[in-house]
Amino acid sequence: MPAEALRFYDTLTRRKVEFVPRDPGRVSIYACGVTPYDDSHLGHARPAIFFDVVRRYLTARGWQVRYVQNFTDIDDKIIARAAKEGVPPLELSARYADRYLAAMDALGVKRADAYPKVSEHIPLILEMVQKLVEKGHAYVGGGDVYFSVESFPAYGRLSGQRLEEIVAGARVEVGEEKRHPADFALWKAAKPGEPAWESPWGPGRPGWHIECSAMSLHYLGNHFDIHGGGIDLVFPHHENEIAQSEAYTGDPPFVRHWLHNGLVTTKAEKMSKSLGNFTTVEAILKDFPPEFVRYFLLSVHYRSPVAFSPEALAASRRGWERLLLTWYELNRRLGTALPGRAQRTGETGETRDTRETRETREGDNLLVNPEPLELSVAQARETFDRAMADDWNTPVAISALFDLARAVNLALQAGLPTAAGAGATTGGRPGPEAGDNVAAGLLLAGELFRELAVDILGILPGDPEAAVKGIGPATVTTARPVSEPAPAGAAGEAPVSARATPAAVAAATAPAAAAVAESGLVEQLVDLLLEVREEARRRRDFAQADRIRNRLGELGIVVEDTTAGPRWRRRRE
RNA sequence: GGCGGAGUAGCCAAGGGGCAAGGCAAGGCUCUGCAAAAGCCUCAUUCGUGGGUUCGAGUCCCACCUCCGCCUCCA
Repeated sequence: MPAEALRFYDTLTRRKVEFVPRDPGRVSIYACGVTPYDDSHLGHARPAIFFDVVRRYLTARGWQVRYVQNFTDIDDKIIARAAKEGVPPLELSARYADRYLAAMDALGVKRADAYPKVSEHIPLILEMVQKLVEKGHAYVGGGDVYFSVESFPAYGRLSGQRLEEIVAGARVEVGEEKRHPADFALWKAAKPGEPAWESPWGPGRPGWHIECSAMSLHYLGNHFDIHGGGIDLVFPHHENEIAQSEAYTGDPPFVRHWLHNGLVTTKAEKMSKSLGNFTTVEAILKDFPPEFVRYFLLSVHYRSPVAFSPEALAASRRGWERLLLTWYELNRRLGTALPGRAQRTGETGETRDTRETRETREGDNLLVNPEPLELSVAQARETFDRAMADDWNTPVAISALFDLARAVNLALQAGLPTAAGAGATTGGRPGPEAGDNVAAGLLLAGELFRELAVDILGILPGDPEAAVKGIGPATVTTARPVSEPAPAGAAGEAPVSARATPAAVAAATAPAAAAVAESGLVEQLVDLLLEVREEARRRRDFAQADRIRNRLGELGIVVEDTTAGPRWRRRRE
């Protein structure tokens, strides 16, 4: 992939900066995870998918990425919820953490390199709090430990506010022993019955912000590259992280760059648990394929809000389907010529050959003599890379795929060799060379589709035929525990739907194995019917052919005739 | 009130000083036994409003209007 300098918007400096990693060739990222006490919704999916794409893109650029995401597995809401359900808090949060992972798996989100939990890093946190007290940045009050914002002059820099302004809006809870309204708890004394850990200040538990400082520093070291999360975390969470971390290390900056994603809204309102207006990932995956959900979320720039509604989802469905069908057709035509995993195609820029081909073409009828596919491929790659390198502009990156899809369909339509034989042109320019050229172009296009749409964005399934026909490997229905390492195959490339099929999480209750066996049978039966239909068509017995097609249609099977033979897919509602 | 962000075609959405990407929808057409799919063409003298800077402004400046986020848990 060409080395277009990578630039992105840094929340701290409020402008686009050129990204240079702390360690050459390696990128360290920490993204704030969730507080698992309920099912995940689209608002959780957005940052997960966005950072997943960031990670995959950086990897594709040749960087080695270390990605860490935390679980805040002990806090007020977890305790409250656990009390309501009558289960131990840590058991509850562990359960929902696993459910979160299952949902993200289903969305094709690659597993992070580590998922540290607060409850498993208490000593680390205690040590940090202790040191902050010793250094005079924190003080003890009635079993609580507070960070003193006045001891940290740079406080407010990330959120662009001065202390006095913050004070105006700050609320002080009754009974708190803060010296300054903006001071925040590093350690909270336990109330009777609450889970607690021993500390020099009595039994208690960590405050909300300290965990991320302790764990990110622990896993990634000081000055790590990118710290991210939803934009709603800027203040106070990330502001506080900076303060306590830099006060602790005495060696700023805690983080080199801050990266925040915009929120998902419904009816012009932020989607959130507390507002009760959320749609769970599970619910959405009942109706939509995971790759489409990614497409939907990535079709808006990451810093802008995404307005979610069933209508919005439905409206963007068709466009995605065009991409999918093109990808499907590309796979059909290329057959085994298209490797399961695209090779890095090296320098595929515009070559002298492509230029010459273009210049020497006769006539202007594009339908008969399409612009060399190689050129379109090179353009798509360049546009894609430029877009991604310029503040992760996924909408433009996706538009490059639409342009490529058009070029591919045009080439396909011009009459091209099928996978079976390279000479079988039905239209197009006469002569075997033209066919060969286009076949080569199609191969390049196929490889690029896989590289950009499947491997980096994850908006198209790795196996489009299986996806389109509703068959394929068993769905991931049970979450691997957090502690369990990701499967080996998922390390480098993540074919999104090789594992996660449309139903994914939603299908948790379905007998997966049986379903797969059945869909295999369906596939064979449909193929059989289509063979019969082809015979009928050859006899010009269109009544019979149409009957088969219509009946299949009633069963939800769409049949389409193409120059390369009939193809079918399941209809999506 | 303070801080941050947004208003671009019927809808979604890029762009961000040199005469408006992409997608959906709509209309016309081509291919096809028919259909579907695909392709071609049409679809914003105009970028919330009013001023200003400039040879030139969605793009910069000022004011105003509307909306959203944060300031409390939040992805």
